[in-house]
Amino acid sequence: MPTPIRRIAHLDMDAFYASVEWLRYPQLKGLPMVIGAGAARMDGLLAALPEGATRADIPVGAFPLLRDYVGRGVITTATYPARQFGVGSAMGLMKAAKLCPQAILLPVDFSEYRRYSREFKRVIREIAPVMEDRGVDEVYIDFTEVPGGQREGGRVLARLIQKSILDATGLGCSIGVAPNKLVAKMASEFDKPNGISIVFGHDVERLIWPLPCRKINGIGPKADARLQGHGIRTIGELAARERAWLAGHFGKSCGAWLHDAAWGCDERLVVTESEPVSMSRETTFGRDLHAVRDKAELGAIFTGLAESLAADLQRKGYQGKTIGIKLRFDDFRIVTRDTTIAQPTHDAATIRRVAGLCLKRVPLDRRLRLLGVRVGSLSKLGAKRAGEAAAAGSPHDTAPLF
DNA sequence: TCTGGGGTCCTTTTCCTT
DNA sequence: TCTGAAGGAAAAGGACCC
Repeated sequence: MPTPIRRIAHLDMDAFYASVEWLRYPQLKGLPMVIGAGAARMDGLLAALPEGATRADIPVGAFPLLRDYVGRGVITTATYPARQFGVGSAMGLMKAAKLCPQAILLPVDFSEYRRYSREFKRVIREIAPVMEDRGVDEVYIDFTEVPGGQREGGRVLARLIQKSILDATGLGCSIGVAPNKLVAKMASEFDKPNGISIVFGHDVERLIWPLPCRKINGIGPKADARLQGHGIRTIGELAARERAWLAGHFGKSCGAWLHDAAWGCDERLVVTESEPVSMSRETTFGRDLHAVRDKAELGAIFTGLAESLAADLQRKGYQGKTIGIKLRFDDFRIVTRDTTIAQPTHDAATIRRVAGLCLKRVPLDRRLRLLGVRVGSLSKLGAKRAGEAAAAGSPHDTAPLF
């Protein structure tokens, strides 16, 4: 029996959020549509839809339009007909409304996307149990030891998974199969939507090297700009640089990583389970708030964040001992502060109080746009039950700022 | 008229202890 | 008691990703 060749798949759902919306509202297919995030302020966006009608019967004219939206928020997803107007992900809603006022605007519905996410991952695990969760719409799968995982380089198994997901959920996906995660991730983009791309080690030069460096997972806008500053635009050009030269210009570990990535080398394993490191809650206000003038409002929001974060921790069975805040000022400058306490906690009042102390260490000279609360250094809530965990912190705190 | 929310990981800075 | 070096932990920031 020959040793199986390492085959790793990356699966990426096609237009995931939009596709889930199309399952509820098939009449919206083909229309310019954006899904916007801005949470609380978008609640009620769909309230005007006719009652009693089944969702597929709601006339297209009844849906909210981008032109009628007033307030803050960004686009999470834009469908292709909307993109033709220059609208794209991460764009402000007000700006998008100028470009494509007739686009339908739906509020992002994370709980529904998570439901579908759990379902398609369940389907995958039944077929190929070594699966790594990489967020709501993508996973890595180790095909190496799965029966049939070697046939046609993984194409047969990929096809089976694609069909099983479609049958169970109605959703399409694209899959890349390669010798490792790095290349599989790039391969899954080769043939979207509903594509399957098979890449072997000897294909790297032909299929990977012509791509821009940005296509490497881990090279973002900053690293790309730096590379371009050295005249390096494609992965092939990156591969042509000496390992030592890269180490000299980007640091030892980063340089080595860049070199390996360009040559399609990646030994990372498919990790089937992991523990969270931190949990947080944050919110952007409807308008910028002033630390003094809007003290009451800020205080209430602050408390609310601490309470929902505590509820998240308790529901998921975690406690943490590093408590921190995040502020975004009206000029978009971000500041964080955190403190480590003696005993881990998931108590709302403790989190609120320690976070309040962190806040006092920040000069609040500008108005605030966002406030966040974070708990890190998490530990799983073991046999020892909660309750006693709330007793952390020093007893002589001064009056809270909010 | 701008620019969400929830994460991870890495590097640099700061602070404390010896 | 002061000073400086060294090392580690905690804090802060930044890049990146979905």
